[in-house]
Amino acid sequence: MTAQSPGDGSGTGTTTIAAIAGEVGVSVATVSKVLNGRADVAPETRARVEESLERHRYRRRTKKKPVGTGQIDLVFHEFDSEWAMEIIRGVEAVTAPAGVDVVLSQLGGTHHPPQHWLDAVLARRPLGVLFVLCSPTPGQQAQLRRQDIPFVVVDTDSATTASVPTVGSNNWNGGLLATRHLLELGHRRIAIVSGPEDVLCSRARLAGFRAAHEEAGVPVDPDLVRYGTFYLDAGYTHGMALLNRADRPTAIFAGSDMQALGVLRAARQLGIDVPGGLSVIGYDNLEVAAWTDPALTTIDQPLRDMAGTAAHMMLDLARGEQPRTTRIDLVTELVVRESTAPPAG
Amino acid sequence: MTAQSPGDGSGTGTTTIAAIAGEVGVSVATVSKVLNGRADVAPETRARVEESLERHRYRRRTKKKPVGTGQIDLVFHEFDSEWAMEIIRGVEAVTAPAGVDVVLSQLGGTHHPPQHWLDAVLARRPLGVLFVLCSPTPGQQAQLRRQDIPFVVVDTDSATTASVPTVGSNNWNGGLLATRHLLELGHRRIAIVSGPEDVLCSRARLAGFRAAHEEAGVPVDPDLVRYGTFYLDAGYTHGMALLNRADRPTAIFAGSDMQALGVLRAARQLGIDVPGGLSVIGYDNLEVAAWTDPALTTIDQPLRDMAGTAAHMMLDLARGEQPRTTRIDLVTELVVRESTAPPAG
DNA sequence: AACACAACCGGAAACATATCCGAAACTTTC
DNA sequence: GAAAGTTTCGGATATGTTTCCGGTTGTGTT
Repeated sequence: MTAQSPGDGSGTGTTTIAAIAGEVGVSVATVSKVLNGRADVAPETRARVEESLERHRYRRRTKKKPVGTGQIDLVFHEFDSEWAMEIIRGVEAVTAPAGVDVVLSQLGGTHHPPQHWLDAVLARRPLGVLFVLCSPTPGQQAQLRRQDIPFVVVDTDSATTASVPTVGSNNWNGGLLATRHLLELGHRRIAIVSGPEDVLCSRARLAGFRAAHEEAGVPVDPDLVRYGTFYLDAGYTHGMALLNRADRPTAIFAGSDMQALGVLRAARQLGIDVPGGLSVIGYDNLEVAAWTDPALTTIDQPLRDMAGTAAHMMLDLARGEQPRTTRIDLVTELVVRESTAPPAG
Repeated sequence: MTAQSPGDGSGTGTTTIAAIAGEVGVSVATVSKVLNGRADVAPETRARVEESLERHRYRRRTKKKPVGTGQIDLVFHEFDSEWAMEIIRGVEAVTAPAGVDVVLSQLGGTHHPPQHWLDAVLARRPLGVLFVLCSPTPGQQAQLRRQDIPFVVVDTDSATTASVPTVGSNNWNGGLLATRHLLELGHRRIAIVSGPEDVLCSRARLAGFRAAHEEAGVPVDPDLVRYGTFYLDAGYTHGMALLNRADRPTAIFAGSDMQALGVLRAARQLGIDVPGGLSVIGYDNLEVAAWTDPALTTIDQPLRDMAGTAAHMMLDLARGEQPRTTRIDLVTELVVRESTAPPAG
């Protein structure tokens, strides 16, 4: 009955779900369901509504509900080892005092959440979402924004647009520091066992690795650049392959401390002394890194701080405050222990 | 348009009896009869249909209910390392398929949740609560029961009444196995760096330790029994103290793999070879245990299974089903690697 | 050759759910 | 209190499954 001129180009904030419903030819109830990720909407209908919502830049007109109590979602690419635990600790340290609960999930390998996961989140209406080593697709970002659910990406897996708040660490700098350290020790054949090729932080570290070489005027042997997972066995496998070469490297820069442990084991099995015959440097500075034999030289990545900063930022966003800056990189530092030394000869 | 390619790897639930009928070349009625064991189907036809059904993994198209949506609380005594991560993984593996979210929290040292924590939980009305290495007080138990919120205690911190559902592992047996292994190797002066004295599993392992000694007729030197946290530095500190004794032990049984790493480091610093001059055995069988130098002999505790079992039990309770048994202990096993050997001399 | 009868199969109605949507009641926000 | 948005509930529809019943085929009998 309400004569609703569809697509009146009115612009900001005036579009209601009734207008959308009118345009698409469905009821307001259906549009509401789409917005809230309810299950009982046909995919085809959902798509049409989504399209219209997107086109009209729909935003909720009513303000958000009071903050104070509530919960946030913390979603991991995968629960890998101590690394994830540090993130959890960092988040908890911020959320617990605020009386905010943490809902945990993992995507099990993929870097973008499946739609049904997002639907569940929309239905639950958390204060915000923290993505770790994974990120929502542009469409999913739009869905979250429409419902005023803020999100922050921690240690982003891929280059994101400037509008996406992220907290990371300076991986490029980390790669630079580690490599520079090895070069300064006199190494000239340095291998890198990087993380997965499709993960941004791996690429950034590799870029730092190359930059350090360039800086020192040392060429990078492409044969000495390897990609793998961040796990122990990847370090072992690649370590074995690298160390069995005739022209084996005198130093290996591992993509994570876990990988470095794998490299150490490979060296041990081949009877290569570390750091005498091989220097090994890790990344992350997990607690175990200080307790290995030899203790691991590594790049300190302030995981707890990163997670805490991200959680703070998200809570600010949830309160409606716009943080000064939404893209933060914390500094990485070199921690020299026992696993690096000048090359033999 | 319904191009029905046979064996298209369609996965689960998508195959209908119509598809089967089409493939085999019979009517849907006939397939239905085969499924329901009716008599009026020729044996030869029946066989063909059954073969096709088997191949397509046919399931009757009745939607299984996913428990409904909801969330459970997973509360830790403390987020310690990889150990906690394993528990989280085990729980997630069960809850995620059921569409249940996990809300995480930790008590930060205490073994009983503070009242305000419980109040928050009660207000949230989760499907259930999983306590790890901590437990609700009797009063809190009553509150939870009043609200029909089931709870399960994993690896209980203290002796609980029979009415409290628990999932643990046979710690006494683990202590026995570890100690027996050392005794069989010929060790007579065996130290134990146990977990905290007030934690049940520590006491159970210690009891197993004593039982093995008794069994072998070897006295336990009370000076060689130490208590500490489950962390790395506790292992290091106690390891140092024990190994600096004039009558130092020839073997150390650590309360956790992390502690064992600390002991290894202490031995290394003192120039004691493992396992030549000292045998070390850990507990938990974390992933790192296989990658240390030397690789750690340890007791395998099926943490993931424990957590999964507990989650299952809790979900059953939440559904109103009474599980057959509410007190489960999973078995522990000895994993022999490189850190144990007969004593020198 | 005609018939009886049983075994076997399929058409289609009956039945059982799952899916999808909107009206109306309800809640929240200003 | 009105507008915006959400939730509940029942009905319409579509789809998968079972059952009834009649048709076809083959075999044995007269």
